Amino acid sequence: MEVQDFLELFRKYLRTRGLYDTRARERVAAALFRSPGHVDAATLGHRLRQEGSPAAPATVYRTLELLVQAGLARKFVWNDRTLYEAALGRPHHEHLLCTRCGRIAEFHDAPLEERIAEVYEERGFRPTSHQVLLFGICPECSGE
Amino acid sequence: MEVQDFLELFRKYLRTRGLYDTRARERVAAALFRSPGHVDAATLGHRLRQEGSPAAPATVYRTLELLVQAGLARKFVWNDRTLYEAALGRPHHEHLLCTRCGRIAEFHDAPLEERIAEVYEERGFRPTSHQVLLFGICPECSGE
DNA sequence: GTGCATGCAAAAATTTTGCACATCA
DNA sequence: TGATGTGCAAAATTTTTGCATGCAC
Repeated sequence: MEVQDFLELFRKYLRTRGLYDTRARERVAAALFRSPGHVDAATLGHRLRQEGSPAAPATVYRTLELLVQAGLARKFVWNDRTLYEAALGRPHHEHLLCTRCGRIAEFHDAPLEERIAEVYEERGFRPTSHQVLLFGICPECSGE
Repeated sequence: MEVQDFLELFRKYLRTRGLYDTRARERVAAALFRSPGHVDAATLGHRLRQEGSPAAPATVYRTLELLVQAGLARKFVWNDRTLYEAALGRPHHEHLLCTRCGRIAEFHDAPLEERIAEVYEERGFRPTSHQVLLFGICPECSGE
């Protein structure tokens, strides 16, 4: 999926809600989608500044929140860090976090997802989203 | 498991590390263990104040961190809230969170845990801890 | 033109840190 | 007694909010 397609979806979301399609919002959205992996709000703001298209922290936060609500971004918190990642064009995945080096690895596991779906059903919860965080020591760190 | 047993373990942890067994630490530890479910640092501080055994915020944070390191407490973050819970005498469990009413339900699912263990193995990570957060609408909220 | 969004700065909320004094072993 | 912990207050973070101005529709 291209940045343009992503932006188009964001525009559509804004339109259907009567919200404005502004430059600041497009910049923040584009910056997020161009970011591989995860970013926090401060880093995103920093990148925008470097690109010569700064956005106020408040705007970054407000836009990221919009993107999450639109289903175009995911938000997750680890170790006091609030991270965002683009949610489209990237398959759903969970995270493996190395507590020694801080590396974050992604993985997808079908049986795990299936079991999660079953848990939802058994408990009578209607699923909206979920997140699995596996903390451990990565091969590199435990091998040395 | 009784509060006293829990405290004894904490004392042992402190002793083996050459740390002091102080009143403030005992109070915070006892308050955490007496708390059903989850508490945040501010709430814990509030309870201590009500009991007439106040502890400074800094002390609450420092002690909770010790308890986590000792394996006597678990820490998890949800929706910008940092929560702590006693980790002993309570079986390991995951969380189901209702995004409508804010209720937090606990569950344990053996097949899910097994699959998680397999994921660790497949990726070569040495497990330390994990957390599964399932967001959704609880039966009460979706039924009405 | 009207209304929503932005940017700024101030505020809020949360957690950490420095340091003098108190406490523990 | 000497090392470690506590409390306080200040600081550092991180995120939110109020409000005047600026854009989008």
